[in-house]
Amino acid sequence: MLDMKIIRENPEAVRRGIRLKGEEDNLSALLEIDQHRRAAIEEGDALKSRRNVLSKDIAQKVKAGGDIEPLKEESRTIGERIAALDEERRTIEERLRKLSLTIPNLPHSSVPEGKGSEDNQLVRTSGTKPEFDFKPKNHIELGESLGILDFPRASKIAGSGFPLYLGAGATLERALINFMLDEHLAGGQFREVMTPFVATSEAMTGTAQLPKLADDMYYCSRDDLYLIPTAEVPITNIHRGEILSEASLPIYYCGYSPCFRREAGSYGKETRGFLRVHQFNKVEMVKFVLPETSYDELESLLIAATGILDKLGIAYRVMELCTRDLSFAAAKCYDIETWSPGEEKWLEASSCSNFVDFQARRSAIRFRREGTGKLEFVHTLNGSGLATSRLMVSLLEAYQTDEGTIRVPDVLKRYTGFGHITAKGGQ
RNA sequence: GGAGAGGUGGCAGAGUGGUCGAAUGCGGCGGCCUCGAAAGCCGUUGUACGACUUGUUCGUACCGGGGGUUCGAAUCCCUCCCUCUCCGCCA
Repeated sequence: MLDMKIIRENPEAVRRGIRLKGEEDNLSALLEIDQHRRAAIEEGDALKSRRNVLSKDIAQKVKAGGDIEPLKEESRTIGERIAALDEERRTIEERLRKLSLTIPNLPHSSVPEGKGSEDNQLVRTSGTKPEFDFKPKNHIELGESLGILDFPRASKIAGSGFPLYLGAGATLERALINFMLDEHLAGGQFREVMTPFVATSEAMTGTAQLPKLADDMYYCSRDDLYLIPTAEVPITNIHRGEILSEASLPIYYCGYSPCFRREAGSYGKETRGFLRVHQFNKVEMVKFVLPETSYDELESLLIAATGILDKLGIAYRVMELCTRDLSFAAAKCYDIETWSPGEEKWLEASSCSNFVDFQARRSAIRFRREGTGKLEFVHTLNGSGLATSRLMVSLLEAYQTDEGTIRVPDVLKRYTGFGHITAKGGQ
């Protein structure tokens, strides 16, 4: 959500941002409704003021004695008009609220302009792509031949697009999650959280999954709850509606969660195996920070995420998203893509975004500035650190041997308890 | 799921129809005292929206959310949500 005052005073700048992101431009309608709203408020407030005066007069005359009927009559008449105006105002504000939720965050000035993912800019590439003296298998061939991934049986349980890890595969997945959490917690800055994996529509609106992504989420109508598509939602909502002290900032959280995505409309080859699934595991980092620090915080968030890949020895590249590829709520975003030898493609395994005050406005997360004592919105950021499904693809494929087995990266051995995955299991 | 008790300012906690944005205490802020601090004393202390004469300004709203009764609601009624206690069920 943007500041209505800024939209009013600077509609052209806002309109340009909307266009750069390729979002629907509802600005004219928004401004018009805003105008109506203020007119209704002005008239209503004046009448309420009069009614309050009348009520006080009545109270006095009740004590002192006197004819209160004329006063009551005027108040009644005003009351009817007030009720009508209040009703009008409610309707207007509901429309205004709905409309304002469709206005995206504006891209930061440093974000490259572009028309799509082809205009994203390479920031850096790190690690070396593994070389094989045999034809590398993809993760599906590896996983199924080793008996550690079973997509056919998974679909028996939940339909297509859900993961079933078995034996050493399940252990490896768990090892990866624990390794990532421990790495992030090691610096002592992040606080680990374990949140609900479902969230209300208020929470979803606060982080801006709603209204835009409603069709991409699983929804439990009976209880009016959504399955979380990312831990960003519950973690950011921890402080919804709160006023934080400046001294408490920055606040860093990190936590594991499964993520559920309907991925409506995606079918075909790019959905094979783990490339696009309805459920995956992720370790998420969320930051609440002072506004003036948020772009520095974005850089350090990126370092925290890529540090995992450095230790795992997986080749990756960092892309800065262009304006058109930015998500609805983001002002700036880096994607981290890991190399898949089997697909011979880069796979998006993490996004690190600065939302500036956009989510904080929707969620009413503020802090009191020392010195001035004024309330300001915090800036929020989040980054995957990282999502395991695509990471698992890169890991299995990069660490395969010519015998079709998997070597476990050194840093994970103390988590798995084995160093090699063969058809007989972990050894 | 059933029964009961609650939800008031940053926190605790009064307030059962009118002058209540709300006593009191704690906390916070400022001052006095002090070499300094503590204690003590004095003062002060919310948010949102709207207006313009942009002000230590004016108006409106806010006592869990929504609705109702009334000239007037923190206070009465309805409803929803949440918390607590007991019972039931249960990993």
